[in-house]
Amino acid sequence: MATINDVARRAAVTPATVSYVLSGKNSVSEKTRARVLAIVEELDYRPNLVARSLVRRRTFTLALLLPDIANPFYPEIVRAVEGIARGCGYHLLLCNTGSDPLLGRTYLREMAGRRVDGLLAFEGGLRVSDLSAAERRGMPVVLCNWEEQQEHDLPSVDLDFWQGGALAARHLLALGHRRLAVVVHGASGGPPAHCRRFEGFQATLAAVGLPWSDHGVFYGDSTLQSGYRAAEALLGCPERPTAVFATNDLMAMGVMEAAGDHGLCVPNDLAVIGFDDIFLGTHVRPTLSTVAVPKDELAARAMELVLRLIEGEQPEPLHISVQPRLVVRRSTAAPGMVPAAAADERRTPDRTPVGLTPGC
Amino acid sequence: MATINDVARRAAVTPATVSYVLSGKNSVSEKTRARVLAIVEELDYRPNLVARSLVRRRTFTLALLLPDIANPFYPEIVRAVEGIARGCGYHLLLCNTGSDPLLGRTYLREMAGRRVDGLLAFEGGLRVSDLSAAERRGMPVVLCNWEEQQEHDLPSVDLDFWQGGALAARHLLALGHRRLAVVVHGASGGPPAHCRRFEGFQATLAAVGLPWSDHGVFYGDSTLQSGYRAAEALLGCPERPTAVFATNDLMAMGVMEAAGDHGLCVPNDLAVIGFDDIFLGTHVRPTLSTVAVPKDELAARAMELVLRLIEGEQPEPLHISVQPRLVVRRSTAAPGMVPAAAADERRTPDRTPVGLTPGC
DNA sequence: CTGAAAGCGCTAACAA
DNA sequence: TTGTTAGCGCTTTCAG
Repeated sequence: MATINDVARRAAVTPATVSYVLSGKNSVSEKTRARVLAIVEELDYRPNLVARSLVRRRTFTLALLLPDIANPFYPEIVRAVEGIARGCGYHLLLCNTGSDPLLGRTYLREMAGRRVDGLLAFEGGLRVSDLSAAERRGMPVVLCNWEEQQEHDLPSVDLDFWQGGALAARHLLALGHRRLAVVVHGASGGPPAHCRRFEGFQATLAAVGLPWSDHGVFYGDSTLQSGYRAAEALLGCPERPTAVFATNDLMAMGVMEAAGDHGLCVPNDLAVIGFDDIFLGTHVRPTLSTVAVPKDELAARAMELVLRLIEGEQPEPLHISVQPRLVVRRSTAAPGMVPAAAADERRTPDRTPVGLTPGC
Repeated sequence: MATINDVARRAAVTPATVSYVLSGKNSVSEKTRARVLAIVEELDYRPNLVARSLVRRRTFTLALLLPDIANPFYPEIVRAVEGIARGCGYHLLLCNTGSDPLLGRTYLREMAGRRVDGLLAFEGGLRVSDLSAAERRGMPVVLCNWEEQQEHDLPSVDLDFWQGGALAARHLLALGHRRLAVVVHGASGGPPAHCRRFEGFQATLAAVGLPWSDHGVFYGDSTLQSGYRAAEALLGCPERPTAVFATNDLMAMGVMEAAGDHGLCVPNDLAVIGFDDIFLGTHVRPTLSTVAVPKDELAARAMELVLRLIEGEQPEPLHISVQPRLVVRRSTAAPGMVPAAAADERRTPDRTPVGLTPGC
C-alpha cells in the first residue's frame, strides 16, 4: 500500500505538506492542494492509522468488555454503542470475558498494550481492582450497568435498579396482588446479585403494609432454566402466590414455562413480570411484562462520559443514573381475572392457539 | 506509561536487549534476563502494540463485518469467532453495516486504514467489488455464510443452503405432508434472497413427483412480522397447506403466531419449520423445528481460513462448504395428528398451559 | 506556504 | 551475548 512518502514524491512535495492537506491543519496553496489530492486519489492512498496513532498517542479505539455477547441483554446495547462510537470516529474492540475474572484481567492487560483510548466495562468477569489499575495506566474506564455495590470511585452509568424493583412492585400491587414471590439471582443465604431490584421491590411492599416474609424468595442464576426450577419450588408452596417478580426476563420466561407445565395460566393464575426488556420478551406468549432498561440511553450516556474523559475534561457528575421504565404486556393481570375471549375459546377446546392464549 | 527505553535504562542495557528478552528471539544471558524481567515487573511495563504493529506490519486485529449484531443469528457466531481469535492472539473490531452498502464501504476503508490483518465478512451491506478492492489492498477477506451467488473468487465459508432446503423438504415429506407452502425472503417476482434454500426444497419435492406450483410461495423480508403477514395470506388460500417451510426462524415464528391467532394449532393443523436455529427457537411454544446452521463450525472454519491466508499460505480448498443439520422439535408433526395429551387437556378447558400446548 | 528534521516506541539486521 | 543503527509511516515544531 502507498505511503505518505509515495504520495509526496509523486506530488513533488514533502510528506509534511501531504499531511497538511489531509489534516487541513496548516494552510496550503490551492494549487499544491489540488495536486496532492489528485495523487492521493490516483494511488488510493489511505493514511496508516497505526503510524498516526503512534505519534498522536490516540488510537480512536475503545474496548467494550462484557460477560457474553450471546446473552440476549447485550446485542442491542452493543449495537447502540457501536453506532455512536463510529459516529465519533471510534472503533470498538469486543471483549467477551465469559464472566471469568482471570480472563477479564488478561483482556485488560491486552487492551492496555493496544493503547485503547477508553474502556466501557459491563458487569461480570471484571474486578474493580483490575479496572482501577487500568485507569491508573491512563485508560479512562466507565462502568456500565453495575449493580453490585463494590466500593469504587470509577465513573459509571448505572440503572436505578432499586427504582426498577419498586416499579414492578407498584404495578403488581395496583393490579390487586397481595401474595407475591420473587425469583432473584443469587445463592440462598448469600446476598442476591440482583440485590437492589429485590430491595426496591421489598421496600415498596413494606410501604403499603405488606412486610416481607422469607417464604416468597427463590433463587436462580439468571438463566431461563434456573427460573423454571425456582418456579417449581414456588408453585409447591401451600399459599401459592398470585404474582411473581423475576429479577430478569430469562428467569421470568422460565417461570412462565413452569407455570404452563403445571397447568397454570399466565397471567390469570399467576402474573409474571421480568426485568431487562430483552427482545425475546415480545415473542413469547403471553408477551412478557417487564421493567425495561433503556438501552439506547445507557449507551449514549456511557459513550458521552468516556469521550469526555478521553478529552481530559472533568465531567460532572461522574456517576450517572438512568431510570427504568415499566412495560406492561400480557403476562400481568389482576388476580383470577378471566378475559372476555374465554367464552369463545370454550366452544373450541380442541384448538388452542399457539400464539396468544386467550382461553385462560 | 513506561516505554522500552525506560526499562532499558533502569536495567542498564539497550532497548534491543529488552526486546530480546521479551520476545525470546535472541538468546540472552540468564543474568541480564532476570534483571530486565524484574524491571519490567517493577515498572509494570506493557509493550506498546501500536509501535510493534508499525514495524512488524501486523496488527493482530481482525475486522468482523455483519449487518446487525442485534439480529439474533449473530451473537452466537460472534462469540465463537471472538473466542477463537483471542486464543490465536487476535482481537476483533466489530462493524455493524446496518445492511447499508455505503456504510459497508466506509467501514472497509476504515479497516484498511487501521491495517487489520484480515476481514470476516457476513452477507449484508457489503459489495463484492468493495471487498475485492480490500483484498487487493492486502487484507485477506473471507466471505461467511453468503447465499447470493454473486460472481466472486473470494475465499469463503458457506453453508450448503440448498441441502438445508432439501433437509426441510424431506422432513416434511417423511411426516406425510403433501400440501406445502414456503415463506421465503424476497420480493414477489424478483429472485428470492434465500434462493438456494428455496431451490433445495423445491427440487426435493419435485423428485418425489410433487411439482411446484406458484400458489405455495409467499414472500417476507426475514422479520417475524413479515412471516406473520405471509402466513395470513397463506392461510386464506382455498387449499390450505398442511405444512410451511419458512426460510428463516424469525419468519417461522411469525407464521406460528399467525396460525395461533387464526385459531389453528401448530403442529397439527399446520406444521412449521424454520432455518438458522436461533436461540429463541427453543423458547417459543411449541418449540421450533428448524434447519440448524452449525455456528461454531462456521466460525472455526472461517477463522482457520483467514489465519492461513494471513500467514501467506495457499489454503486448499478456498471455498468451504458447511453442512446444515435438521433439528426436530415440536412445531412439526404428521398432518392432523392429535397427541395423546389431548384427552387430559379437554377435561380442563379453562386452563391452557402457557408453555407446551399439548391440547391441540 | 513549504521544507527539513526530529521523534512516537518498537524491531531487526549487523557488528562487536 | 549485547550494542549500534536504521527504520516502520506519520505528525509537528521550527526555519526559511
